[in-house]
Amino acid sequence: MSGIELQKAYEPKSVEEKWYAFWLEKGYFHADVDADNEPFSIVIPPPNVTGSLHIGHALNSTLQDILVRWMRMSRRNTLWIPGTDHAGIATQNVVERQLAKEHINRYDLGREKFIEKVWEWKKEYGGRIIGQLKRLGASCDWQRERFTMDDGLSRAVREVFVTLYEEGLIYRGERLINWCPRCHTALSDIEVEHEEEKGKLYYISYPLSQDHNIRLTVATTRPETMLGDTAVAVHPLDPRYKDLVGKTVDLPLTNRKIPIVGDSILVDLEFGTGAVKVTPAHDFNDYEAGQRQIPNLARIKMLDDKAEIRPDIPDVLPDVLKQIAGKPAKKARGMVVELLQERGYLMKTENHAHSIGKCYRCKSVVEPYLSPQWFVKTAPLAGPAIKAVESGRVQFVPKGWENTYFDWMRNIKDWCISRQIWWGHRIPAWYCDDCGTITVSRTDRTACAQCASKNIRQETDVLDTWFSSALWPFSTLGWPERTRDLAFYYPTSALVTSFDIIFFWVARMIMMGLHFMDEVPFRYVYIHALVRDVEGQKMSKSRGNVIDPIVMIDQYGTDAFRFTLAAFAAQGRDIKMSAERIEGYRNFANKIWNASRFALMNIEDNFKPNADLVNEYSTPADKWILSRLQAVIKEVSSALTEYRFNDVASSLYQFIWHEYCDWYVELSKGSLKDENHSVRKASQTALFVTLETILRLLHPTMPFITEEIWQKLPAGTRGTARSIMVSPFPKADDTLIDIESERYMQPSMDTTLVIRNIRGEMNIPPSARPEAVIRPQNEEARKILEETQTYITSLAGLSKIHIAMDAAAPPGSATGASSWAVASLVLPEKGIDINAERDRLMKEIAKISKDIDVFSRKLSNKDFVDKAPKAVVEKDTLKLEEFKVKRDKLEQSLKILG
RNA sequence: GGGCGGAUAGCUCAGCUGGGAGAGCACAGCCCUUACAAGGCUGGGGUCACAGGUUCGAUCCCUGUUCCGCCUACCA
Repeated sequence: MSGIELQKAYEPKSVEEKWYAFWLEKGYFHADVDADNEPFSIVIPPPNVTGSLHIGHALNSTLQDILVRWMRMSRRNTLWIPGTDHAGIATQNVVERQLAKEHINRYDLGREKFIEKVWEWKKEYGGRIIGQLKRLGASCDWQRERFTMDDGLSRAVREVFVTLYEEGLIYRGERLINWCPRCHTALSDIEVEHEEEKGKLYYISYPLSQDHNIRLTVATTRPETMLGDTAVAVHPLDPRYKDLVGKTVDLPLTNRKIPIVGDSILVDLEFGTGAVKVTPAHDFNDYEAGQRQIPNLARIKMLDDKAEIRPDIPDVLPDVLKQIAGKPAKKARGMVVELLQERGYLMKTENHAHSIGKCYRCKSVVEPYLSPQWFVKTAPLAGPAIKAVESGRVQFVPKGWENTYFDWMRNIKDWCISRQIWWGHRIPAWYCDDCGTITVSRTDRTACAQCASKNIRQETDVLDTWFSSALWPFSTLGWPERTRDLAFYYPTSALVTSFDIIFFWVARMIMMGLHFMDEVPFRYVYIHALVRDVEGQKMSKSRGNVIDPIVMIDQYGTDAFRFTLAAFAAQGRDIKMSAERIEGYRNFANKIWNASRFALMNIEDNFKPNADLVNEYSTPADKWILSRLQAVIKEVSSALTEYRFNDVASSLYQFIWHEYCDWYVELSKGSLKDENHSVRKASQTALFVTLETILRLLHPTMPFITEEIWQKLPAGTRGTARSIMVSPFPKADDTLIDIESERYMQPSMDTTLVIRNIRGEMNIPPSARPEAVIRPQNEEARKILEETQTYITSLAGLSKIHIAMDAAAPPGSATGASSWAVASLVLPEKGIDINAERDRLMKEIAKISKDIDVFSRKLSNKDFVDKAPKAVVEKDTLKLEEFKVKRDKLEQSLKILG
């Protein structure tokens, strides 16, 4: 007995704090360039500073931490760079909301003061998520924590912006963009979420200028925009209208005549009336059609940035204008509809479902809006980025996501990068009020580059927050400086993220990485699932179905939580999370704890395993578990290599609980008490080495409990490292793989199960110690069973065991069969219910008969015998034989029973 | 409209390259057996969505159908 004792149950809380502090203090998370060692680097997808840890972050970070801890233990120079994202619009909104409570808006404060406020906010609350990541056990190199708006990264942003501008890949122009009327800013295409909504389709008739009896009816979902129409389009081949092309209509409510044009792209013959109003300033299709047809008329501006109708539309009837001017779009719609109806232009309305674009930050309905913005010309950047994935320099896991990536990249549109908000990287462009020149510069300007006038203003727009995140893999390593870190750790090894930001982030990192570093930013992109609630719904505060990871951690412990996440990270499926699942793995943690407790109770303080793990004193069980252990090491390693986190979890769970605990710990109880010291020592060695190896295999997934136990093991059992996190990850030892021993254990294990089965069905309490008679099926089985009979005696709870090829089932016994032997359990003190036993036997016989049926039919099929692989046929033949013997024996027993 | 994924035990899901259907939870029975009741042992329960096809053999491969997700798209 050792003096080392564990408490009865695992208590996560204090353990977690203790070891995380220990790891930090020892500097184990920190990495430095070391040219002798191959690097493994990951950059964290920077969470928003506004964020608190939600379950998606927890999954994302856990998977990264598993990889990082695994690689670190595998002796790679491992770096995980953490940081946060300034999250432009999101953060600005949060601070604005906070100010609103004090009845202040940002315009009251002015730009400078407001930004100060945001920084204050960031200082106070921005670190919360980092603290939460630490509770999760994330082994990031915190000394390298970055923020997308810190000095270094801001320099990188400016360098990239100016370079792209100089290369002609950034331009400014007036285009139709998506405008969020609540956030008061432009959005990129992908920042708009489309939602199906019930709306109405309004049919409006436009009288032909030349003959008011002829009317052209158009259908629209947005009648208020008709004031900005510049044309009516019909299909050039439409027999109904083709003669009208070239004529004009009188636009209702205005004094304007607009042309009827033929446009085969815009107009679908089948839909609506076949005639479409063209409103270039309010619809992306119409914008393009306008450009095609009558570019000079394409720019009738109607809405300003408050989504109100402005009174500068040409030719609107004065009384109409008076009513509409200054009204929000929604209100204006009702009014226009009313006026159209009054004046006899509204033909009918229909219900109509169509999708509406909404702001991804605030869910307001976005408005197509014509305005001057900054754009990145993406096509030239996308080409190489597509090639990088095609050629495999970047690989997506699972591979299917590559299609999503290609699909978007091949149809990529220019990226609108300017935002009319204050929080972010201000665009480094200066407008000259004297000569009108735009100066774009790496350094702040006080004078125009063209005319040297001091009368210049910096652009007030800031950059899309995703602009800076696109640079993350190299900006965090010191770029634009050519640092040693950059040379060593770039490209990073893997990126772990979820599919919803493939476009926002992954694609753009690849483009920027290739353009500025001439190398991909990462080799592998592991795309994990989205975490949903039990009902499969996306978690959100408004639904009230959010599972707070910190609450789960408090309740079940970090390790159980992490293990759950890993176990559910099966590729290609969303994860439905629920608290009950975590509880199961909390129990698993406790199981490990107690197995360790058992092991520690069975050794001396100064225990040292045998140098040769297997020697002449090793029992079959010792050899078996060590052999199985090697297989598990291989499984876990290959699963990690292929990002199959759920397989990592399930092979460990299966092995630890159902092989190590259920079988080996029980089997070892005999030999651990053997009078022969060498026998004891051999089993202690197997018990301990297996446990210690399990802990190391498990450490990437369950860092805390493994460290806690590992530190309690006698020094002689755990090598030279001072922490499990810097001890070597297990490597399989092929010399310990012993198929013979694994097979050797089968007869006793199977027979044990048969006897337990009888006990279960006959309701024999565990305290009873019956005798058993075993009839092996062949000579080999007899030999093995005789040699391993103590295993059966102890694991099946028997008092005595009798093994003989020709033994008869004794009277008052119950019988069952494995493929090795037929076992009869004697119940002298209780006797058995003959009828019950007969039923049980018949049930078992029926079961086997079914198998026999299936197999004989299969084997009498000539095609199968001829065409199937030989091994399969042989295996099946053997099985059939075994089944038959089994059935014969059972039938004999039944006969004896009478 | 296009694309992707899913449909396997009451629930949640595994099942990698085709060869007698698995786990966890839940449920039922017997147990406080000296690591663990957050535990042990045992048991019940599935024409692997439907219809065809390929094959000696299909949960797995192919085609089609139905029902669910999700992504994407400018149907006025």
